[in-house]
Amino acid sequence: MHTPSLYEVYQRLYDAFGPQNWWPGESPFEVLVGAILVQNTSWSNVEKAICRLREEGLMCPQKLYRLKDGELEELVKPVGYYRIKARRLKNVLHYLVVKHGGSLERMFALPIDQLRRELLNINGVGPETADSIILYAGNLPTFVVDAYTLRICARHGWVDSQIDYHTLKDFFERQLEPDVALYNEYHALLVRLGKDYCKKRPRCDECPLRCYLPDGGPYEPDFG
DNA sequence: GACCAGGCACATC
DNA sequence: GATGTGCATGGT
Repeated sequence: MHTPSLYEVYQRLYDAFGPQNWWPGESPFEVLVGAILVQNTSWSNVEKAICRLREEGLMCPQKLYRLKDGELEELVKPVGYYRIKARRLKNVLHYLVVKHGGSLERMFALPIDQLRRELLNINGVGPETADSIILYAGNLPTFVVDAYTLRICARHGWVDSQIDYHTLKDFFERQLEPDVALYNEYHALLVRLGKDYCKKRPRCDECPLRCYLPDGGPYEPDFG
């Protein structure tokens, strides 16, 4: 066993899974909406809600912003946590409409660090959601990490399992060039690996990264 | 019928 | 500063 470079890991994942075509969505605005709705939820649930919004012709910042809270809640119900997510989405829409006139283009013209701070300032937008919006809706280079990323890195012994979001994000950004296409695919591939092989009960014997496991197999305890 | 999913805010110690 | 809990639907 040796500690692989993150480029080496990427190559293995890409060879194993191919391009993941993230983020599913027809427009940057849809990606932004999806980023809120997908919090701690499977994407299949989000698809239903997105389709409803599309069918109602509401995939537009101003229209969605003006929608009554109760109506928005009903439309996004399939995602679960629908009341709190409707409110979080409204918070983001308020920021977008009031601060940027509803223009994603204007919003993404901000320097990344400033945009990130402003997004994090919105109630309901945490670090992963902010980075997902910036990378997948804005096509700007910020690395997204999530629970799968932590599990995979910690099980291989690359990072401590108690590492916080920003330090894990930094772990990737310090080793990789700030390339939007690379960051996009890398995060998607890690999620794919996580879903297929690295859930709470891992399937390390069949995993494409098996050769990188530390001696004695994956670290325990488990990482929820 | 458990268990889990592409988090986050808030309460409590 | 760390740890625990509520939020809720839908798929396996």
